[in-house]
Amino acid sequence: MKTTIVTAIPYVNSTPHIGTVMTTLGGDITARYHRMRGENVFYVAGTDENGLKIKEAAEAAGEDVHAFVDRISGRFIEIFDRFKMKSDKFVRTAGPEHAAVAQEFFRRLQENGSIYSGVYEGWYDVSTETFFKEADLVDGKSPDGNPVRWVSETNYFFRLSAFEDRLLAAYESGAIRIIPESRKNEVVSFIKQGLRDAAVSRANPGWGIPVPGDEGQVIYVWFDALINYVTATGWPNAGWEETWPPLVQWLGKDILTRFHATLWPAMLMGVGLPLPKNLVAHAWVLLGGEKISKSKGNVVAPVELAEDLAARSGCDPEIAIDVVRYYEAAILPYENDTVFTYEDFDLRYNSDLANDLGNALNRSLAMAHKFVGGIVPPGDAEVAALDAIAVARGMFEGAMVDFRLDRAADAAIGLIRFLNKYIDTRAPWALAKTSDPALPAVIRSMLLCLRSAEGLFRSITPTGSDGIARQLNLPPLTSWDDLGTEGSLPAGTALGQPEPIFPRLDLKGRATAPADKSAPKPTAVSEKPADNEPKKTMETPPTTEITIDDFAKVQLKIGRVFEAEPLEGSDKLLKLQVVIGEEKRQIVAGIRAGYAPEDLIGRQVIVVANLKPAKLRGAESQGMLLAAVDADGKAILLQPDREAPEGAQVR
RNA sequence: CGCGGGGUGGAGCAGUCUGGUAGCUCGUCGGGCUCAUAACCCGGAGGUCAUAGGUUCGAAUCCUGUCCCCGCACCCA
Repeated sequence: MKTTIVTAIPYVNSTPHIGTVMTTLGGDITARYHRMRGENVFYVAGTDENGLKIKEAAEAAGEDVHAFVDRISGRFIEIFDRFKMKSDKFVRTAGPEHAAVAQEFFRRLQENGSIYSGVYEGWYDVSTETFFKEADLVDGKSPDGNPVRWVSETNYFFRLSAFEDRLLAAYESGAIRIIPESRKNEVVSFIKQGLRDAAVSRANPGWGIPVPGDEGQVIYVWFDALINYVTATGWPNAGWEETWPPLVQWLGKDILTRFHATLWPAMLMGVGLPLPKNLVAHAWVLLGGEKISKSKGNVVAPVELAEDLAARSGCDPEIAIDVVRYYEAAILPYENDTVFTYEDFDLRYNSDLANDLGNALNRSLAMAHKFVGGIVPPGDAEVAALDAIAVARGMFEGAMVDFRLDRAADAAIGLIRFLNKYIDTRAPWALAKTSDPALPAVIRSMLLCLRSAEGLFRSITPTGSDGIARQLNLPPLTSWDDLGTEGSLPAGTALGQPEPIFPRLDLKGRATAPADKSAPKPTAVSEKPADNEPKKTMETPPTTEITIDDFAKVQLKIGRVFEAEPLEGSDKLLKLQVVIGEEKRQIVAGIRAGYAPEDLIGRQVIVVANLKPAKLRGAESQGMLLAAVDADGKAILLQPDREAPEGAQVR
């Protein structure tokens, strides 16, 4: 039986950033650690490539969909490679292997009644693309007064509602453990609210995995994406039991509750597959600080972050990658989101890796050369050092049981902190002066701490650990059993020359002023859209020219706000009463973030007067206000340069 | 009252489940060391643990109310 570790697969309609890397890194570090423990590890990654959005993105890029998907997927693979996150199996969901597995999975669920074909019926308002129930209709028309027509569409549904009790039992019994624990409550209360059957197919847009026996439909992208984890095992072919269920699935918190903690285990129950043992849902890294939005386009590219560090510090590029790995592990957020700043990254590099770890290695080797001839002394290390190593090792192991990379990193650096204190306490230079017989044991203790740190850091910073081993002139410490043992540090070894692995950054020239008020608000770095449902409108509509006649259709008028109040039940909407000449209108506008109701009263505004009325949050809106949007998404109302005649046309 | 998370020295966090001298990293001030990457070590200053009550011999921790932040949902005409 293998130890299987899987990570959520990124959607290829996105750009790789430090958050994308973080999820996969969680899997990689876990995998490396379990390998050191001697387990037969099966580590899985992949890319999510189906869905209408991908097709649209490819078309927008003027590319063939297959070529587009290959290209973007390749970008992720490249970055995963650069970050030394080598999976044993990489699943691409647009590939034939996955399609076959997803279809078989789907078919089995159909066969046992977990997936049923349902007809989705309702009154459809074509102009607003909305469905209404019979009871919603007013005089045979939509609530907005639009004509409706009866439509019925066949879809496939997954009987998610039937799994409520079994899902709850899985969480309450601990069959599935959620990390962090606090999210378990979220999941449980979500399930207790009642689960609805999920539509798991869509009309075939010409891209995606066809529903078996019904080419007119494709499997909903989320449904097929989850199955990738099983695809990796070779299921349903013999031998899949070797690698299923996984010890842990790493993912971001946005896709825990609705997908990985409900739909996914229910799907597994549906086909009779064992459940994953642990789900780790990490929180987000937000972007803050003044430099980011301007020069970096609000995305911290992981490879560039490393390259930049290598250029500024002079460290080896491979080491720079390790630094990003260490940094991400050390700050990996579980309960709460955290904020990334370049300043914090630099500070942590300097204090943890350059000043503490790098310098400890450097000074220890220098002393070994100076005081004991550069040869590893025989005998045993001192008890204090052995104790510290045992404590660090125990803490690391405990952290990894809970998949807490931050605490694991802390345990590793903790040993180095001990070492620096130990050196000062024992002061080998003083011992050397008096030819104190304790000197060899002290030097040995220092070297054994470093040897152990090499092992502790190895799953996080493999290249950095290789560097330590090289300077100790020893083969890499790859077995957890050897970690901290006297045997891991053979007496008589001729030590290498010290050479800084993590050269210190000079931060004096850098601006460290805190971000001022104009600094951009932290922006969420999301893995992929929580819901890959195709949107009805395109994100960035192509610029098309319109004629003056088209423009003339829009009737803009000067109005004046005479009443404004927050709209109940919404945090963004304001309900305004506006006079436009003789006419009085109620307009609901999403400008609450930028304006207090009292600021608006008496103000002249520009109103789209002939917009079809709509109902927002229960209140009718008879028009809209013209406004620009600032960087925070707050509205900036347009206003006449000077008082304009009431009700005047705007042209 | 839509769901959930959070508010702990200047910054970032741990501690809260299992009440008992408030801890860590960074920054800052002072000292030490001289092996080392202007690094390392020690010490100081700095906290009414958001707030108001309650339970208790004792509350950051348990209970209740309030304020404020942040996600999700809704929505942004």
